[in-house]
Amino acid sequence: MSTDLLALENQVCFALAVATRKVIGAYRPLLDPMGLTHPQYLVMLALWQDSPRRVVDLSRALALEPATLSPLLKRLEAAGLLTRARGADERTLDVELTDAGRALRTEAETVPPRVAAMLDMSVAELDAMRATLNRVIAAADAVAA
Amino acid sequence: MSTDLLALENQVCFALAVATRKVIGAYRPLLDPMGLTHPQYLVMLALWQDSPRRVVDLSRALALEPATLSPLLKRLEAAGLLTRARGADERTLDVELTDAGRALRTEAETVPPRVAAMLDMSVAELDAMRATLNRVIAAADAVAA
DNA sequence: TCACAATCATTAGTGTACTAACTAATTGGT
DNA sequence: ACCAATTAGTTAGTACACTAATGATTGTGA
Repeated sequence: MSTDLLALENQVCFALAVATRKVIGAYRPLLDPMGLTHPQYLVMLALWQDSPRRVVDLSRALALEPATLSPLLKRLEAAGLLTRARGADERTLDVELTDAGRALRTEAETVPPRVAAMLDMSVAELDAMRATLNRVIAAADAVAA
Repeated sequence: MSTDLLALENQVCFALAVATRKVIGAYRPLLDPMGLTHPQYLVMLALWQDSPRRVVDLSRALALEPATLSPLLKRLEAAGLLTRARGADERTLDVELTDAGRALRTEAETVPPRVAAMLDMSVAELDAMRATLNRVIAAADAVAA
């Protein structure tokens, strides 16, 4: 018996794409009150870990092209959550949290527990999934390089 | 020691988003010669399984909004891979493969094995990951409903 | 039967996300 | 000191993906 190689339900890429969209969708009601989209939330997570930092640095941390980050950062600046200023090296741009940006962290801390509750999976299961996804990321990176 | 709840590397949503982007990126060199983007490839998979079918039907199968599907289908029609025609029910649109669309399947059959080789994971591991992702999808759906 | 709700697809508007091309600044080799 | 190569960020162009609103058709209940 030949399991259909091209069947939609057999594609890991399809399961990945749908899961990502659904999970991001589940974040929406939590992030909307904070005035953030999911990619913007990830940028804020990166900055709460380390601020100020340069655009290239954020690009590497978030695995996003600088071209994607540029308009994203402008929106967050317009929202008053961060500032963008040229560094000592005039080529670089220092991205730094404002007081409002730092303050938002308190609200954000309630997000991960609520999401974990929604997904209805144990911490161990979530860790295992993250590990698998990181393996996939590494493998896909190896191909690209 | 408190593991940082808001650390980027601890977020499942981040691992999911990056893995999806990287995997789709890995498909690019395989799909480019076929003239397809990854979302277009998924639409073709759905149609190879069942054609003709209506837009709502595709929407449900692909977990995409009709509003997303509409322009996507127009591009595939412009590429000569499918036709769009009103059905017996004048509200619905029947999407049907052309000969060129059906012919493309042969080329597509070489894609999944090459991707599997890139990811460097066993069939059992890929199956397990798909199962986990489907659980996540179901959980996220349950919240939305 | 006939107003009214439900269904199907599209359009408009916003926000990613990519590649390719560009500008500006710095660095390194000669 | 100068020019080529490199580095950093932005802009332009294409393609998703979502919500909300619209238009057109069909189904339904008093």
